[in-house]
Amino acid sequence: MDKQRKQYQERKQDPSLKLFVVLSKAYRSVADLVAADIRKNGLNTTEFGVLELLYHSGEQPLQKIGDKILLASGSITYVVDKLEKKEFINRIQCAKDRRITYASISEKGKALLEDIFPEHWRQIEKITAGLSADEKKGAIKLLKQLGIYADELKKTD
Amino acid sequence: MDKQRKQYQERKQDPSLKLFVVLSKAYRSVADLVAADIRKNGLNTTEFGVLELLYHSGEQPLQKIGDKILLASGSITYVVDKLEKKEFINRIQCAKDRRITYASISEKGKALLEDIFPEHWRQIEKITAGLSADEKKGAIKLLKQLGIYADELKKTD
DNA sequence: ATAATTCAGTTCAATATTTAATTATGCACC
DNA sequence: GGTGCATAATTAAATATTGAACTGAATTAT
Repeated sequence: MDKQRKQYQERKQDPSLKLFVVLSKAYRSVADLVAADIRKNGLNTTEFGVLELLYHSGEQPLQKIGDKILLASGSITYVVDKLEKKEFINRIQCAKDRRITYASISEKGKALLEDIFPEHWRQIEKITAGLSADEKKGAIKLLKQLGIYADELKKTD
Repeated sequence: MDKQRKQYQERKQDPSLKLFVVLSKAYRSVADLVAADIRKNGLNTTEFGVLELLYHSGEQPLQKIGDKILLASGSITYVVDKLEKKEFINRIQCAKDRRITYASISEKGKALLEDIFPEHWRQIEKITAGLSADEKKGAIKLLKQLGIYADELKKTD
């Protein structure tokens, strides 16, 4: 029991384990605040993410959306249904391949995004103000490296 | 429209926005792999987190668990119910304050954790191997700073 | 002392998310 | 040109998560 507690203390110092814990906490802290901001506008983060993707990348096959937002196929149908009901996007059937459906942002969706984006940006500036501009750049580099490596693992595994 | 696309390109370069995007992606990539590893043992990440907390911090009032794992009160009841049903933890009524219920890890729970932890650790080493030990330490420092600041904001806001 | 307030935990409904099964279509190969 | 395999989207069931209302208990104020 004492031996185990000692083992535990040792492994808690392990940088890999610590990194995972700190990454999870930082993400939750930041993401919860961002989510609260987005929710003020009647959207959740997933819906916002899809809208943003369509806004800047143009219409996308539903499956591509799933790849980019990391969402299962069933979830895409669900979120696209909701956004379509709210008239922020439209489904467009592909003429060449009838299996494919595109999602396309509507004028109303564009207007919403353009309306809420400035404040959204301001909030993110505020939420991430714990780091200086240089520290942010450092963190971006490290997180990118970490994420890319993990993605590679997922593919090969 | 062109003007907006230019604006968009500009703001995408903003370190705060970029940091948020990269943080979200890195977290998802890493956390998904870790979750898959944990799920092999019949637990989800939340259950695992609660078990781990009880293992190393001893019995805890349910509310404390919610604070540490960042879980709503209703969710605590839910996850504690599940773990109790699986006999990995027990509920213990507080004698001094009858509003309070402690959760305490059982022998069976301890055995499980001790059984799966070594492999869990190995997996996290593997998943985070995109960064060197020094880079991990740098990332830990930055993420801690970011998370602490965001937590402060949440309190005052 | 009692009334009002606060607090811990539970319950319940609403919402998100995943996985597996299903449907419809396209493609390759014989 | 039909058969079988792959792919895109939908559906449905199971699971997670939250937030609000509620219950019982403790604390504070009057």
